[in-house]
Amino acid sequence: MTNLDEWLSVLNPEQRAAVVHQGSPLLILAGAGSGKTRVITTKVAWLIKERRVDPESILAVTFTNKAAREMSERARRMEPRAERSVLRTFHSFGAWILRRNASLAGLDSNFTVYDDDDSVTLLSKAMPVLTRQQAQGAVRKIARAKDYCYSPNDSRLVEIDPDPDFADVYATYEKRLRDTGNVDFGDLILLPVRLLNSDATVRDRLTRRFSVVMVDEYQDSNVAQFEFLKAVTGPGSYICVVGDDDQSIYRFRGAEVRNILTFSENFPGTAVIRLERNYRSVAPILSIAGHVVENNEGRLGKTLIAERGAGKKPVLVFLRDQDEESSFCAELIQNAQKKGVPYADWAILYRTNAQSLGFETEFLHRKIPYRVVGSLKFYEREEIKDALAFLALVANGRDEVAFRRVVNKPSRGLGEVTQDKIVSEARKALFEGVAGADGNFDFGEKADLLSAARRVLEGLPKKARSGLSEFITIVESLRSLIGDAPPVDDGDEFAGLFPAHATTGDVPLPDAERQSVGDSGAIVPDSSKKKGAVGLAVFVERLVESSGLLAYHQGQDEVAGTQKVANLQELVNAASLYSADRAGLTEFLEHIELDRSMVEDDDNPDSVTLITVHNTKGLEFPRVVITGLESGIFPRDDKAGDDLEEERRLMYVGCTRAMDELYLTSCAARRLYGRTAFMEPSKFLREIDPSDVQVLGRAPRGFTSFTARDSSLDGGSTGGRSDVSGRPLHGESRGGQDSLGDSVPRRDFAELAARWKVGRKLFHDDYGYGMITKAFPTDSEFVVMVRFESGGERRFLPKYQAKDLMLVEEEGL
DNA sequence: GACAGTGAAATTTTT
DNA sequence: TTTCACTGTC
Repeated sequence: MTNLDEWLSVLNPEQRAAVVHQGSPLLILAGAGSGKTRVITTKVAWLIKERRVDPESILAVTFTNKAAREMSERARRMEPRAERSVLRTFHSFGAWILRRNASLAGLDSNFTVYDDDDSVTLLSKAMPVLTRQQAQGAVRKIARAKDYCYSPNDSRLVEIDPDPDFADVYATYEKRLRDTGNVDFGDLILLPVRLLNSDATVRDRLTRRFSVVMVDEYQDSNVAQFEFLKAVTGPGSYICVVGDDDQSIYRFRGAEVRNILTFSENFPGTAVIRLERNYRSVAPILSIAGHVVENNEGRLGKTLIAERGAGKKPVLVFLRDQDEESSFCAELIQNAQKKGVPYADWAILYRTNAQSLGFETEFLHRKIPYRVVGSLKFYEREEIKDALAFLALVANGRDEVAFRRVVNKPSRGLGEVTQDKIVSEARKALFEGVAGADGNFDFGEKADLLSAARRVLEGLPKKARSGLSEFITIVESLRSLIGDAPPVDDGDEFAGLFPAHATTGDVPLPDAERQSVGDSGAIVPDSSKKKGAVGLAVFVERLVESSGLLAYHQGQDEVAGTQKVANLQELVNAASLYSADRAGLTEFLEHIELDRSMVEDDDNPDSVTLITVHNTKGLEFPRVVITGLESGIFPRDDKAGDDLEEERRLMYVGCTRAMDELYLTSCAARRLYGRTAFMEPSKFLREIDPSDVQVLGRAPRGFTSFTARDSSLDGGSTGGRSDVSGRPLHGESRGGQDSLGDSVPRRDFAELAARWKVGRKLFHDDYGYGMITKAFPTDSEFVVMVRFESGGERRFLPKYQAKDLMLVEEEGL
């Protein structure tokens, strides 16, 4: 096989060194666009092919499902045996361990994962004194505590919340969560760490199984993940982490840049390889990104080299307000589109989701196709959460949150009082069960909320009684449809797969497991599962109907004109690829809980991407506009110190997404919370080398525009505000187009002539900067001649081409 | 238990 | 401006 040589030969020397490195821990500092995914996947293939490493002993973890999928696919393309390697997200890998050791970890064998909303509901029920907002805040802090591996009794909790009551809240939450048998996201890391640190057998088996451990995007790992990493590596493990400290943007979620900054200290003998050759962006883009991030202190230091060489200078545009900002973007895109640039080449980046609205309105109006990444999450919609909760309750009868969500939906006369009664009845049984157990958990079927419901049935008022027995019947018939009642204890259940206390070494996984491993968290499992196929979809369909949820949401659709039924149908479809048994159900739920990335609508593949800067990590676009570069928005003005450095890294991430063209927009005013606020340009704009950008629009003080530099040419005859409206150029170009072209009848050429005067500077998308040399009316049109800096003179009709010819406003000298 | 009305608040969020 | 949580009413 010379395949591998080919793969290696396309790598640059540093990349190749990273691939073939062995013998010590390795830290790969991979700058943006430096081909790190290629390095990781080639390394997997190389290890299997060249070093004859057993594919099953390779573990590679990433943060996003998308990245995990990509890694898995690319590795398999190079080396099919990589399918047997464990290429997963951190959380999915944690779930993988817990699923096999559920009993040891104190979990229900069919545990599901609570999202933040579920956690808030749970805590609110556990501590009714808390307002919803307080519960939300507490859940956020608990998540942070778990990021840092702090238990409720850890004295360091004060770092997260100085309030001494916080520990109690955390402890209460934990207890209640354990009672449900479920986990939250933090547990998917924390519980495996605890398990591995307390159970030498499990740990030994794991560290022996994985001789190679790799981590991608290491700069975004948190303390718990660092502990996790240490727990799964033994003396014989080869560990390799890849990351870019300049792209660490999840500090607010507990990510510790320190993990990457101090990796070499934590893993003595670490070799460091820097990948600094950037294959994505043209030089001036990297120059901007580099100059901005250079202002950070805590960094390892890297300088990207633009392998693509020179290219179009990024454009810095000053605009009046967000309306102009969105119309500027729209025009940019439409003009390019007319010249054959697909919509899909463009991405509009913003700091906060709320900013997407203006762009959506404008694009809708102009019929520019777009997709908003990250908003309206499918799995967070009410009807979907309802259906999933019902499924979760069928899977795990102790799921209090799921139970409460669906028991009275549609209304069955079962209010909070009745719900509380049932839940406390079940929890009572739980305590008794635990008390009688000898070390192991023994919940018995009494802890099941359904069975508790049956026990309290007699004491209920008539209406509640009939509603509840109806509900019980529905759930029971669904349970019998899907298969056996949940096992009381899972210890033996998984023994064959991954025995909790095996005395042997590695246990080969059965086929079914291999598939899900290779699948690395994709919603759609391997085709081999299709045999059970229609099965689970049929089940979900049945559930949606018999639960009354379908009728309920149908009613909602009718009154509100929503799409809830269609969404439910989509969920049913998604289930069609899973087997119609309990295992299939658990797998379906886990996939959905861990991978909520929306299934791409390929309705219109050619559309502009609207996206927060955070969400662009790992993506690239030929043309990028970073919007809202104003103090208070990006960065927010309360940012200082480390937080400010993180914002700066965010800016760095945004810039380095652009391949060919980068635009930066900044507004002088912005409507914020209903009022108009005057904005200052982002401080990051001042960190840019002025010679790296072309400035358009009314540049505020301190910014040198084209006009300012060449003011001698013109003597400032236009005086900076010759424009009647006083609007900066984009209002002009658009306004001119709209009002003169469409709505307003002929005003002869006076208005055009006033604006398009000899001597005025302008900027053309293709030809760059130029000056009007002639301006005159013909018998039907008003014509201007423009001489461009790049040389050459052209004739334009401003009436039609106003948007291609952006006048440069003189100001801010 | 469902609804309308009032008032305060308003990032980013891989899983 | 918009959103959502809470309050009071039927």
